[in-house]
Amino acid sequence: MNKNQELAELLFPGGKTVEEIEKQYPKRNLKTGAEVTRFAPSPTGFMHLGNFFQALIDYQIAKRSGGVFYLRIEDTDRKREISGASSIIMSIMTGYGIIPDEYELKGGVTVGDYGPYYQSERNEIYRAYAKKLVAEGYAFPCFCRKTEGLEDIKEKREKKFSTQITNEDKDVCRNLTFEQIEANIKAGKKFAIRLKSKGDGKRKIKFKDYAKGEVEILENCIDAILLKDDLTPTYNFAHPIDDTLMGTTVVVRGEEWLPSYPLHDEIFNALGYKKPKYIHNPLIYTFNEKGNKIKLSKRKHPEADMRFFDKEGYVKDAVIEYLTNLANSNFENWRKNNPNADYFDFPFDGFKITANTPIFDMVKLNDISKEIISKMTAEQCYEHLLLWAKEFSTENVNYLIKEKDYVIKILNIDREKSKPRKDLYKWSMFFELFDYMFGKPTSYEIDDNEKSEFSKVLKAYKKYLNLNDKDTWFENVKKMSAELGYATDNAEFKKNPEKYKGNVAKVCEYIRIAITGRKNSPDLFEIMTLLGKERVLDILNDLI
RNA sequence: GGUCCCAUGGUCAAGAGGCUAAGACGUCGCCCUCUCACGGCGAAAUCAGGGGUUCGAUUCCCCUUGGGACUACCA
Repeated sequence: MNKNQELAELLFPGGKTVEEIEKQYPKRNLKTGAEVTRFAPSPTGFMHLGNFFQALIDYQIAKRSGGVFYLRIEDTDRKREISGASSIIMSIMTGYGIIPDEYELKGGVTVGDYGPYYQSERNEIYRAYAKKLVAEGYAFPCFCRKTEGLEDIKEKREKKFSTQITNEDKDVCRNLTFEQIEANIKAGKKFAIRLKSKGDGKRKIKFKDYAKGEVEILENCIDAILLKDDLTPTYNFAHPIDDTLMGTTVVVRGEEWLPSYPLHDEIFNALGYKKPKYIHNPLIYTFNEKGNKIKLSKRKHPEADMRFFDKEGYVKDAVIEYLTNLANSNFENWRKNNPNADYFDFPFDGFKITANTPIFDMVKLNDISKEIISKMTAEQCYEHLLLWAKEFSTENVNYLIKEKDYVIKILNIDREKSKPRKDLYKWSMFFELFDYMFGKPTSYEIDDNEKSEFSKVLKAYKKYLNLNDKDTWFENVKKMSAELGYATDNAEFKKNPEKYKGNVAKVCEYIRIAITGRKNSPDLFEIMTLLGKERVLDILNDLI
């Protein structure tokens, strides 16, 4: 036994060897071209839109290549963990149909042979690897005071920046003698394990990133922490080990990881493992008050949390289609040519992710959502609406159930035809969008100087009100318009506008405002028919 | 401070040395129309700046500028 092996045994007495562990993780049996991807979130209490974006990319790559997509929970930082977070993650994924082939439910089932799928349950593995690296002189124990917390980091950085120290500083503990280490251990001192970097901070390494292309970057020369002083791994150490053991072939991660690639590269090399392919996907941004791009954050931007879309009642397809288009912008062309196809049939190309950092565009999302909802039947809309209300608008559930027929009729206005109306894009807007179907308008979009004409028209309309069928209804409106001095022929009105007060459109506008409060609403006749003559008359009487 | 990433209209973007520089959302206009819509047609709007390389650069290289990330015993 040489000195390093002796040290390894001192630090990590007994335990499994790396060889024993490797035997538990046989190579996956994959057909050629099949990729293994993973979604590896930290359970910090919510699912970020950007994380979900990654999960979608992971899923598509695995599915389209006939490979495997698995879920691994990266819960190595117990300080940040929030209980129940992993079930939030899982339920959101299943809700969107992004279902992993392998996963583990805390205290429940495990699906897949490459677990545990919680990093906190894999400590024995990381320690075996740390022991191996120590034995090979590629890692060492560090007894220094640890940097912890933002203040601490700030202080440390300021010192570092001002002294202009570059990458060449090595950790002081790397030169401790065996005897010094032994004494520290005997004194009961806690230690962390650091990588004994062989880099000089000057050489450059190249690698191919599938989103960014060829990247040339300075090699690592930092004695990075591998195991914290509680002997749990850092992300940097867990990543090469887990992704190797679990057979990941493509790592999709946020581009914030790009700068730490050299570290991972060195650890992979030290371990003697082959690196997977990498896709460093762009983060999703938004604008701040100053017009600068900033990361979508859960504190400032509710849409950063995937639960937002559920709460608002967005259809899941819209969210997926929007995100898919962000990843592969040819999606919308495909959608145009395949209007009714399942979006998972789109020939998604995970290796053609844009390198640009996109701005989250709610307006675009809304548009996609409108399109999707406009294709649903009224009955389908009702089911969605009810489901949404049951979870996020419980006070309306009873009404929706009791008045099912009426609600469906409302939903059916200008729907179920070849060119349906498109203004509903999330279920939470239903009651507001159709507020006039549930009570008299509380305000009217009418200018003060038009008010007298407004009530004049309504007075006349009361007499002409006829809801037997659409044609006679409109004939009456026309008759009345003519009597009041409005044009009933569009072309004629355009020719001689000065001869009229306006055209029949103006009259309709007044009626519309009276009934709905707005200048913009679906088909008037349908609305009034649903409301019934009694209610319409009641509304009119109020305004005359 | 250092390292790295990104740069085509307001937004998402196609284009990969030679094009009148696609398309989508949004905006505006017109048409259709019995109203509101839907739809159709059209318009405005982009290659950040400067150097190279080249017969020719949005495209390749360099610099500048701008934006972003990382620089923790967080991921």
